[in-house]
Amino acid sequence: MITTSFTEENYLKAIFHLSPQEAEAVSTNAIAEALQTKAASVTDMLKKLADKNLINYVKYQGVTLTDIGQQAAINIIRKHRLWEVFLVDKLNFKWDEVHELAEDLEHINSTKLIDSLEVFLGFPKVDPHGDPIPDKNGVLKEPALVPVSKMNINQTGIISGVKEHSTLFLNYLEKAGLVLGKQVKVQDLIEFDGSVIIALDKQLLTISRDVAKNILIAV
Amino acid sequence: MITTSFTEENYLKAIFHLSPQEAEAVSTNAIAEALQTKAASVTDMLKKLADKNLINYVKYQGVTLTDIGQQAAINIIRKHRLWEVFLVDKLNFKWDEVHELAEDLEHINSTKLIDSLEVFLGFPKVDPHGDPIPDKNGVLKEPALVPVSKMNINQTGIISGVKEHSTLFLNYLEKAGLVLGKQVKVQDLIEFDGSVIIALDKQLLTISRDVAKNILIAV
DNA sequence: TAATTTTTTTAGGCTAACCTAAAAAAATTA
DNA sequence: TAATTTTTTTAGGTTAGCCTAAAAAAATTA
Ligand SMILES: [Mn+2]
Ligand SMILES: [Mn+2]
Ligand SMILES: [Mn+2]
Ligand SMILES: [Mn+2]
Repeated sequence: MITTSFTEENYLKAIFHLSPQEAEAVSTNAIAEALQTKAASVTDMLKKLADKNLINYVKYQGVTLTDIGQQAAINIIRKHRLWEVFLVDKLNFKWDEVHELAEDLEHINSTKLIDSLEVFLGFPKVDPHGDPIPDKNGVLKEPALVPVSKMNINQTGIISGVKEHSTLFLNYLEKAGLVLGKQVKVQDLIEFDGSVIIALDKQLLTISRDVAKNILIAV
Repeated sequence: MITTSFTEENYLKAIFHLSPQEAEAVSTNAIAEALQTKAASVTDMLKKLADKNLINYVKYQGVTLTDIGQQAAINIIRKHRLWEVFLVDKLNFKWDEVHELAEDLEHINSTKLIDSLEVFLGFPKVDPHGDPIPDKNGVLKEPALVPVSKMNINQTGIISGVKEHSTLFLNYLEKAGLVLGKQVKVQDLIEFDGSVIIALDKQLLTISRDVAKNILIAV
């Protein structure tokens, strides 16, 4: 078993999230932006992760995760999402209050802890933001969700996830009543600025393109 | 609010545990031994903690915690003990399996998290080893317990705490039936080697001086 | 294709937390 | 009190993770 530091784990997770379809190489700059650090620092770390066989790295050509690196990343995501469920279901946190804390808790290293937590929580399938929770074997099933921005007029669906996890965004959704489980129908699409008019609880509501891109629907 | 690193927090906690009665100065070597590090490293850190006003440090004369340092230490202990209760009560860990994990969890920084956890656990007064849990205002009441080694012949009491937290020791106690809540009576004291013969569940049991020193009794 | 811009890497430095070896101070023993 | 031992500090060095500035490579535009 390779051990990974707090920082290395954050890099692995960032690379995972930045390569939606596997084998798609992630750039140094993209990682730097995701982790709010500098490109030179990223290059340093990429060398280290490559030495540990966690990523495939060829100078100037971006990186992909190795199988080991991907399993490590998925494991961190598993911990992150289970802790989020714990905070919301057991400690009564709101869904917009858990991300930062889970960002730290995900680095606590104990298989027994996380597997026990999963049992205690009743094997949840998704986290408070609708994201799927990998099982203990590292199997992660991404549900087929589409952003509101990709829906057609008159199409109906259930809000089942969000792409953005910031407090600011989630708080806005909460206030607008756009929470997981709600049914929405696309009433109209404004071509000019990409905003969308949706029907929610029989009320009409206009959301910006930015918001529409970050709400995920099961259609 | 001063922020403290993982390492600084471990130093503060070590200093706290090493000065049973406050104002009793703790030596560089004692800290080095407690933290399994070298005296030179301790000196480095003492300078840093003194700069942050967390300890009173005079060269060659050991250290004491300042009021701020003591509050910081107690807060870490509060977190440590609440996490231990969580692991045992909610996740079904055994009392000999929680210490190392709590050693990491205690550094997660969120007042809301720890206060919510305390509510969720029902405001426990003591951790799985009988150690008292400081309240959110940092008030810590040490119960008056005596080690078995200080009891008199024929004296009776309830096992209410342990001084040593290693898996090895706790596991031994568990197997011997020496768990929290049990009544014990001192049957005989062997002066030669300090071992003690106790009555437990109407059976006689001999324990070494080392064991006797580490079991705490409410008499 | 040549020039320019953007991306990435290298070079050299910083800080936190550690280390060993040597020096200095304090405590103990003779 | 003097000599010796123990404790503590200082000096100088390492590694992880970060930084800025400069150099090199790749991509884009003319
Ligand atoms: Mn993280
Ligand atoms: Mn989430
Ligand atoms: Mn700790
Ligand atoms: Mn404990």
